[in-house]
Amino acid sequence: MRRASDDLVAEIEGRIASGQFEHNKPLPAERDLMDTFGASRTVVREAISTLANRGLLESKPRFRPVVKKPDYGTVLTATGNIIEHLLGEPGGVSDLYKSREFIERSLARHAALHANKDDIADLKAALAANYEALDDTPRFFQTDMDFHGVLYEIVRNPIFPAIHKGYLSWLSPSWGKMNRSEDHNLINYQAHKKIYDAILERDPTQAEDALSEHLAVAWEVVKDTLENN
Amino acid sequence: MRRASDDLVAEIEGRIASGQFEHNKPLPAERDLMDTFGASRTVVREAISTLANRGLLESKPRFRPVVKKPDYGTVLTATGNIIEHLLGEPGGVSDLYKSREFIERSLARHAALHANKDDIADLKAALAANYEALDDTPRFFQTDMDFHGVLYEIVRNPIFPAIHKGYLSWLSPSWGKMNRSEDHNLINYQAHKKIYDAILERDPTQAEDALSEHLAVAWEVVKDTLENN
DNA sequence: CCTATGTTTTTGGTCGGACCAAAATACTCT
DNA sequence: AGAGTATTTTGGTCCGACCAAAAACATAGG
Repeated sequence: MRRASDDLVAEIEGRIASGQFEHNKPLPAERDLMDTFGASRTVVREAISTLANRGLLESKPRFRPVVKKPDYGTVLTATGNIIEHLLGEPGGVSDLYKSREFIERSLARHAALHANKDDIADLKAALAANYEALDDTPRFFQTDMDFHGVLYEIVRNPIFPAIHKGYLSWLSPSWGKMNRSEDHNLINYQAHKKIYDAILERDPTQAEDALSEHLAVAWEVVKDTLENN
Repeated sequence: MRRASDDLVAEIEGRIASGQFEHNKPLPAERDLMDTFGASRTVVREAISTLANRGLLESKPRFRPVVKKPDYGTVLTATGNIIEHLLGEPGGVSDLYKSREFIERSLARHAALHANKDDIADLKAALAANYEALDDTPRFFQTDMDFHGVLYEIVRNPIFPAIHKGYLSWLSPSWGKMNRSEDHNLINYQAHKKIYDAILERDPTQAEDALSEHLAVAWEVVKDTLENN
């Protein structure tokens, strides 16, 4: 058996996909939708709620829901809530962190093998920005993330940057509690440089190991912070 | 500003996390929840709908919603709808498939380096089941997936088996349209054997390459199928 | 005592109408 | 034309009602 709102959901999904409801434009008013689709307000609201949870609509209370054509980023934000639950479980943060380590190791290896001139230039720029921010911890944090982000770009698959954003948003709450200092910045910068050098020298194993160690060291710090909180 | 249902959602989330609403047990009736939380049915239903979309409740029409404590599998099913949208876009299936190839390559390498006796035994068993099913295409398909599944187990991180399930559920619609025959089964079996042998010989590069080629070959078949449909 | 069948109650899905406060719009007056 | 005000529209919430399916109960038959 199907719910009446399911039909409406499909209908609206279709109109979003076909562009009849345009990206970033507000959805028609609920009472108009009732009229258009011959449905009761209950059903209309239910459909809107479902679509909002799916990430196809962005609905702030009291405002017209805004149409959002989904991308890989949408997937991540839609899963955010569940992930947060899982992070609360024992080992949750660890599992997620370890998965990140696994992926980034592979990305580093891939970069060492396949990065082209532009990729190298991007890495170099990210590293330089990193260096510039050594004495400005908040900015260093940003450039740190950016450096890692370049690795996710190099595979040229839109899924990976989305994964990176996911890791950042999910892990940064734990991350944020971490002690940070200019000493740490320097350690991290040096680790980044090591990764960069390995990629430059086209040494996949070295790149992998450098990244692995980099994240492992950072993990020790995060772990201590987690246990003391 | 916050909606009334948001409070209820948080309240119920809490009771699920604390076990007050037990895993796999039905939620109390809507009218009881109204009573318990002093909310109108509208708000209660909205909260239920939200939680269902989040994956914390499993709600079939006309049946009491069943409480589901989230795991990594929940994340995948919750994202299913959005992913389907993205697969409809040009390059969607390709991007997803390529990401799978990337991950599995890395898993194969990891297995070659770190698989223990039990892992090897599991792989061997999966390969044998594979062989047994050579002349039974549907069953071969199953054992094929299982063989790949073992690779996702070896990293000993619950996130990876969930990812595997995700790939299967998202890609199998395209996959299902693919031509299948005992000839293909044999090719795939031989590819699996090559991967297994490489892992057995602790040759990460060989394992990686074997897996990469295996999926690349399969991709050609899938791609042709997609283009002709 | 247990199973099978029929009856009553409960429950989820849907509808329509109503009210409020905030947002959007129309309309002043300067 | 711009600023400030009145009006309409709109999303959020509540209520009560009805239906059909599910669940619970009761009853008859073995």
